Order: sequence, then C-alpha cells, then structure tokens
Amino acid sequence: MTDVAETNRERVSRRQVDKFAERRAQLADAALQTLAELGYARTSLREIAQNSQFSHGVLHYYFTDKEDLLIHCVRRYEAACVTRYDEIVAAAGTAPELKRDFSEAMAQTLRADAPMHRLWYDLRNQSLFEESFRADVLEIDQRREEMIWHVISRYAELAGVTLSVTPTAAYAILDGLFQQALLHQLAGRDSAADDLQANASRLMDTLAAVT
Amino acid sequence: MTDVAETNRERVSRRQVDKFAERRAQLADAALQTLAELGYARTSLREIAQNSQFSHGVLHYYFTDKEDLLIHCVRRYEAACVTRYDEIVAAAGTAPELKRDFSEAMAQTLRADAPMHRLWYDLRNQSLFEESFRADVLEIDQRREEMIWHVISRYAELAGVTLSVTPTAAYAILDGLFQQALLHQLAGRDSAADDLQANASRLMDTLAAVT
DNA sequence: GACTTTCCTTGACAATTGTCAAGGATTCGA
DNA sequence: TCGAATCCTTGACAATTGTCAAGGAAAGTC
Repeated sequence: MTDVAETNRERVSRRQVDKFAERRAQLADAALQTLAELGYARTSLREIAQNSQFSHGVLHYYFTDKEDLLIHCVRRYEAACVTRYDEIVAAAGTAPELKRDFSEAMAQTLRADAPMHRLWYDLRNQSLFEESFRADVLEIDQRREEMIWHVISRYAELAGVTLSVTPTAAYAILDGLFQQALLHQLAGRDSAADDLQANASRLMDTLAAVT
Repeated sequence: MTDVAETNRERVSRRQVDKFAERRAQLADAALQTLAELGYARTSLREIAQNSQFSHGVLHYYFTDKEDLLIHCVRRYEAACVTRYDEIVAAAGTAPELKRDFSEAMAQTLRADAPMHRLWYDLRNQSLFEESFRADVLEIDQRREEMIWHVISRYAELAGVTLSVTPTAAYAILDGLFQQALLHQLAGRDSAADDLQANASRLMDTLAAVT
C-alpha cells in the first residue's frame, strides 16, 4: 500500500465521515425545530422526520436511539446559543454603553428566539428527572454562566466598581429574570421584553457597588 | 316538600360532594407523587393509579380526562406550597433574624422537597408549550411572587431601608437562585443548599439600599 | 457498465397510552 | 332486608410510540 493510496483512502473516509456528521447535524436541526415547537413531552421521532425531508426510519441509521438524538440536539443548541453576547462586550467602550447594549440584546433575544429558549428550559428540566442529559446540561449551564460573567465582570471593570456577587449567583439571577420574561411573553404580556430590558439594566447597577 | 326534608337532602348532597372532593384530592395527591418522581413526560394514568389504592379506571370516574386531573394537581400543589414562609415573617423581630431564618428555610425546603419543586418547574415549563395550564401557572406564580415580596418588604421595613427592586423582579431573582440550587443539588453537589442559603442571605442585603 | 457500498423507505412488531363501556361490589335510605 | 344509587374493577379499543429488519434507490469504485 503506497502513501498515496493511503492518503486517498483517508480522504474518502474523511469525506464520508464529514457527510455523515453533516446529515446528523441536519437531522438534529429538524429535531430541534420540532422540540422548540412541541416540547420534549410531545415530540416523537415520526414528527421530527416530518420536519425533515426524510422518513422516520432514517433516524435509526444516523442515531442509535432517541436518547442519542436528543443529546446531539442539546449539544447543537449549545453551539448556536452560547457565544451570543461576545461581540457586545468587545464593542462596548463604556459602562453605560455595555449596560444598554446587553440589556437590549437580552430583550431582543427574548423577542426573536422565545421557542428555542423554552426548549432549553424544557431540556434542562428533564435533567432534573433523568440522568442521561444531566452532564451535557450542566456543561452548557457552565458555559452560559461564563458568558454572563464575561459581560458582568467587564461592566464592573469599565465602571470601576467591584461586584457583590459570584459568577454562579449572577448567572442564576439573570437567568431567573429571563425565564420569567419568557413566561410572560408567551402568555401574551406585551411588555415582557421591555420589562426584561429595564430589570436587567437596573440589576447591573444593583450588583455593582462603588469601590 | 317540607323544610326539614329539604335540609336533609341538602345535607346528604353536601356530604356526597365532600366525599367526592375528598377522593379527588386523594387521587390528585397520588398523581402529584408520581409526577414528582417521574416528571410530566413520563407519567401515565396507570402509573398514577399504581401509586394509589385504586385501579386505573377510577381516574375517569373522578376526572373527565388527563388534563383535568393535571390541572387539579397544579391547584393542589399551590395549596401545599404557597404559605411556606408566612410564620417566619411573623416570628422574626429583627432584620438579621428574618434574613437568617428565611435563607435557612429556603435551604431546608431545597433539602426536604426537591422532588416536589422540580415538578413545579416542570409544570410551569409545560405551560410554555401548552396553553391549558397557563392560567393556573400564572396564578400560582403570582402567589409565589406575593409570598416572596411579603418576606422582602418586611425585611426592608425591619432594616429601615428601601428596596431597589420591584416585587416581580425580586421573585424572578430568588426563583432563579432556587432553581439553580435545585439543579446542583439533584446533580449531587453537596454544597447546593448551603450555597443557596449564603446567596439568598447576601442578596437580601444587595437588594436593600440605605434610605 | 457491472458491482459494491452507502443511504433511505417501507412496513411491520410489541409495548404503552388515554379512553370508555360493561358489570361487579359497596354503600345507603326506607 | 331489599332496592337503588354510588363507587370501583376489569378488560377491551384504537392510536401512538420506539425500534428494527428487509429491501429498493443512489452513489461510488473499478
């Protein structure tokens, strides 16, 4: 076996792997869409397949079982969601700017991606009952915490103040605000996003004490 | 028909109604227990019946359908849960006392009633997808908000300070802390309850500014 | 262009689900 | 004690579910 043949075979193999992974991602996206619409409890494999261009049998060609598919969904959610506020932090030059842009972005996320976020909370809740998701959920939660802390700590730095909360608590607090706003928004309360923006903005000041 | 007969009939009728309601409550409790253990997505009527002393058919004698039963469960959860911190507020004579007792009580609730609380979050999440629960969920959420505000506003009063948050935001924040602690505790993080206690305690000071 | 590998569909399976009807068992009033 | 109302069980039903095997369609290889 020559080196060239070896290389060719590897290239073919890699291409196949890539194609395989690509289709998995495609199906995981169809699953995410279905889950965001129906919720965990009401999502079946056949329903997922109907939101894709394939038939239901193909899911067992690309995933060993339903749990495997759902875990890939969780991971895919992470990729889409977790770097959301990085540019804002990078772009903001002053503390008031950062405060305004961040709280605005939260409100905008609520308005635009409510279904995807209710899915996240649904899956995180499932991990309270079922251990299979738990590790991935905790990892994503950690990433979200870091994302929030990235914003909050930068805000304190720009404002020249120190913070009175831990990263973990800061995340829990802002997540609580977001989750409440999500419920209110889906319940038809039109002011939900504006309220979230105001609450987040005021909270950033509350959490920051003068040095 | 005499007045006496009328009264007797009414008494009988009332007794039957009471008995009917009592059994409904009994079955709703079995359902709550099952839901707290398995979660919404995995709870079936047969499983609920197995956690009671009856067979599965009886559920359709006392409830029109599954949704009807679940709504009664939500309502019953409220009755058990929503007056939890009232005595603490009444008993506390000073601000530090109230702060200590309340944060201790939160931690204790987390330790003792974690399954019931994960059920609450599960049902609240269902209301993000399905409209049938939503009204009841929002009502209970409102009651929980009032309960929290009862504590927080009393704390500010005792401490002689003013608060920098609305009742709605205060609830969202503390609920966020509790929910995070619940996840951590069910994931086996032993410090979850202690952390919750410390976070709640510190947050009460953060939210209260000097007059 | 034949052959092999990969990909996808179809149809079936056993299990589980919510629902309900038929009919015992129990309770209650007279 | 008898008859009727209430309560509860049993067993069945149609629908839905996750799973998988058989085989056709498509793509890739020589």
